[in-house]
Amino acid sequence: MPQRKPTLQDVANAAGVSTATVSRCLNTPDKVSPDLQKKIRQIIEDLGYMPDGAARALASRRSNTIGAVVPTIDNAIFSKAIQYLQQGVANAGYTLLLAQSSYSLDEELREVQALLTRGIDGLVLVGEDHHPAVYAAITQQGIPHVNLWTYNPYSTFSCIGLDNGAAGRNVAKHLANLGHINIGIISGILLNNDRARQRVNGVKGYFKELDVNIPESHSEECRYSAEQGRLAVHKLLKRHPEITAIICGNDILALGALAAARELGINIPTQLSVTGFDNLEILSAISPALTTVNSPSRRMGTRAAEYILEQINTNTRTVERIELSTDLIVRETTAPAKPN
Amino acid sequence: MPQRKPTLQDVANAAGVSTATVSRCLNTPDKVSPDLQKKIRQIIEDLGYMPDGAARALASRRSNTIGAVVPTIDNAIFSKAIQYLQQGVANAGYTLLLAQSSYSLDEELREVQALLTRGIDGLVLVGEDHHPAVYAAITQQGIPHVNLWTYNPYSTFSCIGLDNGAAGRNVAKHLANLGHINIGIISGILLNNDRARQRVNGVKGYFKELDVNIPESHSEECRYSAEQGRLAVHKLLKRHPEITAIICGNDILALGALAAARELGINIPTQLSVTGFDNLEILSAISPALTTVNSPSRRMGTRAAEYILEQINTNTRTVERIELSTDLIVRETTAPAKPN
DNA sequence: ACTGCAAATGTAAGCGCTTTCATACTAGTA
DNA sequence: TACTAGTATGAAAGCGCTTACATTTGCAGT
Repeated sequence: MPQRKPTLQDVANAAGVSTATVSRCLNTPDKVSPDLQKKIRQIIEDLGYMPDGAARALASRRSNTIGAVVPTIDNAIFSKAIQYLQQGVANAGYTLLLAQSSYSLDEELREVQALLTRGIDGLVLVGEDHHPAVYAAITQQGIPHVNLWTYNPYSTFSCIGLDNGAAGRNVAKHLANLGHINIGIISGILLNNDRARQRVNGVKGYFKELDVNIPESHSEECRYSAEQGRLAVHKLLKRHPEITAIICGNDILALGALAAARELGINIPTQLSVTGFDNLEILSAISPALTTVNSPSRRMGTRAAEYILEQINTNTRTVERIELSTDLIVRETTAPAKPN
Repeated sequence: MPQRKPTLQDVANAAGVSTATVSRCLNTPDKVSPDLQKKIRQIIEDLGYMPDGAARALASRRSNTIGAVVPTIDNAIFSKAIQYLQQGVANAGYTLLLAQSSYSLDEELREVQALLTRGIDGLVLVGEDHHPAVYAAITQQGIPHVNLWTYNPYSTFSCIGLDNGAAGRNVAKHLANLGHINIGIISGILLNNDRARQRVNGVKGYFKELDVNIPESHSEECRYSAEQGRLAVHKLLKRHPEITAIICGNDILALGALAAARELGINIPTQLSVTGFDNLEILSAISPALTTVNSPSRRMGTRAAEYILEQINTNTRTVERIELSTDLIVRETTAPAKPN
């Protein structure tokens, strides 16, 4: 047998109708008489016909795909958002094209270009630090786009996220109220990561208002891994044994911090308070339970899907800035500062 | 200005050449004279021309995309594999289309069909339990395909994975050597999950050889979440307080088990041994450190990318069955059975 | 000077679908 | 009966690109 994949034409021939009718049967069924429709569907079934997405996209100028570029998928916080984003767009018949930037703007640019070439109908990015060419390309192509994980009321582009600065301030406030003055900060790499920067700035800003200065040497910047967090805490405490509280850029780093404390024989939270960020579900079962800030990953993914789909369907390009709330979740790793 | 996106034709006109030449310049540069090439590239740059992927796919019958369907992306074990798969194919100029099946075969079928419609050049699935229509469609389309996380020397389809049964046996052996006889099993949902089933069968098979029977009531099946694992352990121990070791289907469930033990005041590992599966990186820092089996996620993703790309490039359809090794990682949650 | 061949470029036929416009019917209305 | 307004279908023109094939050109070999 020829084994050539059946095309619309084959279906049309078999049904004794034109390709236009078959196409309508697939796309606008109410414009085809019910019995003809049934007949055509049967033939499609028999032939095992599957529409060719490329041809469809070319002719209709819509690809029914939306693209997303995240720093890494290997972080529950992003994968959770992606999960819901994928579900949201899949429900509307869209497919998700996924790419990773590995926290590099150049890499992100490359991926965005690849996605645009693929004709995505919408684009989801993380953060607002992007290569200028990324913004230029998005604008030129005129496709819907949204930045996640960031909320900036003055942004030129749509965003859905949390106020990272305010979240940082909240953590700072909590620790300040517990009497902590000697604060250590373990952050992720701050370059090109507006979220992390804003959180740190929030923390420092709050303490500055209290006239508490957090010197540079009280901060460590490292990749997001438990191991890196562990090492950073060792360095930090060696340099500044007077530190009574360590604010970590995310839960993974905090996990490393807890491990370091264990190794050093430091009791948490009586001798040292530790905070995380993200409220990773997987860590809900560890002991001591981590004080952290929840990251609305799920809502972000869902809202992003809604926003993009709405922009596509209404064919509008309105800028929306959606702030999602976060909560400080106080658990067992923070306590009043030990009297010095 | 017209604001119409520039096409190949526009570039050709501006350069005073035919579209064929521009196309060659992009796809087979060595067939175009160097100076003409430079000129064309300049014009492409100036015009901001981006090739249209759909048109390209339609004309060339290659989409340069490969699809993957995983049960869920929200599990580090899968997201890690996806991460490396994505990187592998991206390096070769391919884009990853990602979908989730939520552990449902019907859902998986739907996603596979959507991907095939999009004209993927290769497909990556997880496990070997798939809807018959999935296998039928793959075979009919004749695209490269591989099942991950499973190794079956007699499989009709390519697979890259571990021998789940053997891994299960290894865990069983470890516990048996420690003198455990009263074994509890907390597994994920076994329906449509060959990996989980094989692991459980491996465990049971090994004990059966020792004439140790693990009754049905010693097993609990639940969704993969720490909370579900915690509840399952409570149920299990209430029913069978004589259990001295609990084998968990993955690390997340094991985490829940540890939490349950803590709540019940049961010491790990002196009173109860617990094992996980996957060796999640994020859990490397918890205490007590979990005894588990490592899952070669990273290698799986990388190898899958290599295999698919190779099949595409050589245009062959050979079946390969690649077994990746796993290791039992004995840490702090297993110890000799307490004397009864 | 002439032939032959390889390299560089052009010509044009699609790839499989959507969609506009035209056409053929079917009723309903006066 | 003639006319109108839908409604269901068909004809055919692309969508933007790739690629087989044709053509042109330059140059080595004789």
